Amino acid sequence: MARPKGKREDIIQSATHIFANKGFHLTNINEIAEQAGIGKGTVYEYFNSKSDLFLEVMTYNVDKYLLRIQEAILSKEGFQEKLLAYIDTHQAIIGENYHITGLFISTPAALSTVADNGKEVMSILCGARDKTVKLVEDILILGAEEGILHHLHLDYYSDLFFEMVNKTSLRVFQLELSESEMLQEKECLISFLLKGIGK
Amino acid sequence: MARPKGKREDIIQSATHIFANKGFHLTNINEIAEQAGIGKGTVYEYFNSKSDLFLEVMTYNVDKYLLRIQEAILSKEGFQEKLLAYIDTHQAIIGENYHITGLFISTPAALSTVADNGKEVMSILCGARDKTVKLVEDILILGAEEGILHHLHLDYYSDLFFEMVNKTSLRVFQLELSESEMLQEKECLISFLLKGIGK
Amino acid sequence: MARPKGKREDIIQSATHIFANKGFHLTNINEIAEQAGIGKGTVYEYFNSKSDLFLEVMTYNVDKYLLRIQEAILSKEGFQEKLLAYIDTHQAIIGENYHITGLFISTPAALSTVADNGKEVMSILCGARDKTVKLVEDILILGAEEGILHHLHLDYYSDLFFEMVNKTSLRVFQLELSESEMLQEKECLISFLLKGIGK
Amino acid sequence: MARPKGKREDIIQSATHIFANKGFHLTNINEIAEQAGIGKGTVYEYFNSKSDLFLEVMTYNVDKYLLRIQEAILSKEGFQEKLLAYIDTHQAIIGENYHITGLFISTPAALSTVADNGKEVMSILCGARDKTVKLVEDILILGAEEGILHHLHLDYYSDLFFEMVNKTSLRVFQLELSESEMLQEKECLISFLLKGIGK
DNA sequence: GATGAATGAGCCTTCATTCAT
DNA sequence: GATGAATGAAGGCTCATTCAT
Repeated sequence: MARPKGKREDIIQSATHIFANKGFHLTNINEIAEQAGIGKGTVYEYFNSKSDLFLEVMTYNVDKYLLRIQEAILSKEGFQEKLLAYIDTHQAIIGENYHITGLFISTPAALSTVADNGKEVMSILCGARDKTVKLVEDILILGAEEGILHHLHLDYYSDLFFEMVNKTSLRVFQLELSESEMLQEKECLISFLLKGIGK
Repeated sequence: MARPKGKREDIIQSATHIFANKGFHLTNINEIAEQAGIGKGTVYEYFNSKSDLFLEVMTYNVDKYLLRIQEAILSKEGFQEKLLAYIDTHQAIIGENYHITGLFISTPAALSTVADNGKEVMSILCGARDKTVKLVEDILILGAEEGILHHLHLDYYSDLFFEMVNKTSLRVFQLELSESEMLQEKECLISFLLKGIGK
Repeated sequence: MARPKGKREDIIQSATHIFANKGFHLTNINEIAEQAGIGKGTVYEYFNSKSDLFLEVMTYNVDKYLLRIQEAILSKEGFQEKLLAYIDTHQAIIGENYHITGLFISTPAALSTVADNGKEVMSILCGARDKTVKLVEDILILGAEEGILHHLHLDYYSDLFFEMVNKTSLRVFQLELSESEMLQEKECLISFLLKGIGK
Repeated sequence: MARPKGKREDIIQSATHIFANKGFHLTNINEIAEQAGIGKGTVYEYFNSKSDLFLEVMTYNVDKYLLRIQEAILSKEGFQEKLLAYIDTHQAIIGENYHITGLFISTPAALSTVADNGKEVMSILCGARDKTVKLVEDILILGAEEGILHHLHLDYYSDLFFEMVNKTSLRVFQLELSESEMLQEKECLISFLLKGIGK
């Protein structure tokens, strides 16, 4: 929709899609160039190597994710509001980018073997995950301060909750849930968080 | 008098480790053969292609996982017992195979790009996950029947809980938790399941 | 008010040094342009191709060599004087340009494989060598006319003597000879020419 | 003529000819493989890289040269005999391999820029030249011991004489000399060595 | 005239796969 | 059945050259 401003960004966006669809090794530079409407050599005017490009693709998208999540949370006040903002924004991002989530949602061990600079890629992704979990933890702490949550082990719970939100977001698309089912699951998620599923 | 059946498994085990360490594309057949102590051509006596071998590696390990989890759950009676058996066994398997978890713990989308027969690999892994989630759901249903849990949305909650158990198991190794911290997190996990973290 | 003629020579001089250091194929146009302080495209305003530039580099330097040798010989009278002028000038040029001699001192066969227009390059270098040998022959003829040398086979001997002078000049730098050793070798060279090394 | 014994030698011989004709950079591995009647990949079963192959080509040929020269000199007794053996053998080798001499007869500086491992190549060639000059010096020393030559500066003269023999050998082919002209030049060469060209 | 972004032909190298032994 | 030498398709990357500005 948005016209990318520079050729560099064109390349990153083509690369994002193709890497996401085919993985690092099955993607070839030629295809990225074609999709970006440029020549193969031009890719190398902007990036030193395929691995470098991959790294920048990851950084670019991860930064975009983090920025948007952060803004969403900051724009709201109060535990309830911030929590919803986080859940909704995460889900929205997954929805808008479902076709490329494969690149970013994975375990460290899996990621480290994707490319030959896997270690660097891994550190970028782990860093982003850690930052997001931290944001979640801040929300939970706020909840505790508001007297809604208890204070114990919030670092662990935020780590868990990150996974839960992510899984919930993915379910929408994996199971092709309807709008109302989606809302229901969100309520269930928050209910789980607050009260568990014990009787 | 070498057992030919043994050679096939040798190859699968070598392949498991190397695929896990380096990923599908950075692994080469030669290395797998060497590690299995056989010639490169011999691999092709047992497997049609590298992709095939990968598929069988996945199947082999996934089946082993499923079998062990199933046995652990079946060997116990009652919600509480079965739940603990599941958690402990999952964690034990992760512990024993932490160096190869990267191969198996990932999202469908990510997996589909690992090999050129990614779709098949994905379906194996998704199938295994679904089966495990089903086992978890059975446990939760049992809990509901025992009056410990409520009955609502247990399909969703088992999906979530699978992630939570998995994440908790990984934390032990990622954060190098001590035995006592590990136990504490397990308690927290069950507490979360039963009561949530609301005050 | 930059003199365009100057820019052309700038390029030739940059190119001379880089070609000499790295050879034709390992040299790239970009580097030549940078060293000359101009843009890459500008090189193509003055030369049709890399091969062309190489050819002109060879011509430029070979002409400079020939001119200087010729003048040195012409400025002197008599066999002895001219011979010394030739030896000294050749050695001086080698000394001043030792870092680029690799480009020019070579056998025809070797040269023909340097660039893709190797045949042309070869003919330039062979031409220059032939002219120089001719100058040497003229000196030897003069020596014969003065009764110092005999008349036989001077074309062959001048060809040989050219190699001897060249080798002697290179030894100074290859073996890092002192000033006095250098003088001694020059005496030996002339002694060899006049009397051989027989007893 | 001689059937090469192994595939490795086939490759070295194909490579020798093509490198000699086109130089290192204009030669491509494909062509070497084709000429050797094998697939491109097979070259890499025997050599690690194009540069490695080049190095081995140089070593192989240089060793062959040295061995033959050494044997020729050793098989004779006395200054006169050994000197002639050296000259004749050198000339014979040049004759049999005239089409590849471009690879080997060159100045150190020129050689160092041929390939990207030019320094190693250079050291091989310089080493071979030094060894040959040493053999020549031994002959001259023998000549001095026999009272035919004087003793002074034989290291320098052997260096010079190596060039003279080489140049004389090349002239035969460059100028397409007849058999009798060839013999005459050899006599002139020895005469020059013993008596110079002074009257 | 000067520039340098864009280009794509070309080449080294890897490695899954085959097949003669 | 077992082997590993041989293969060639495929792809990352370089760099001489062009051309719009």
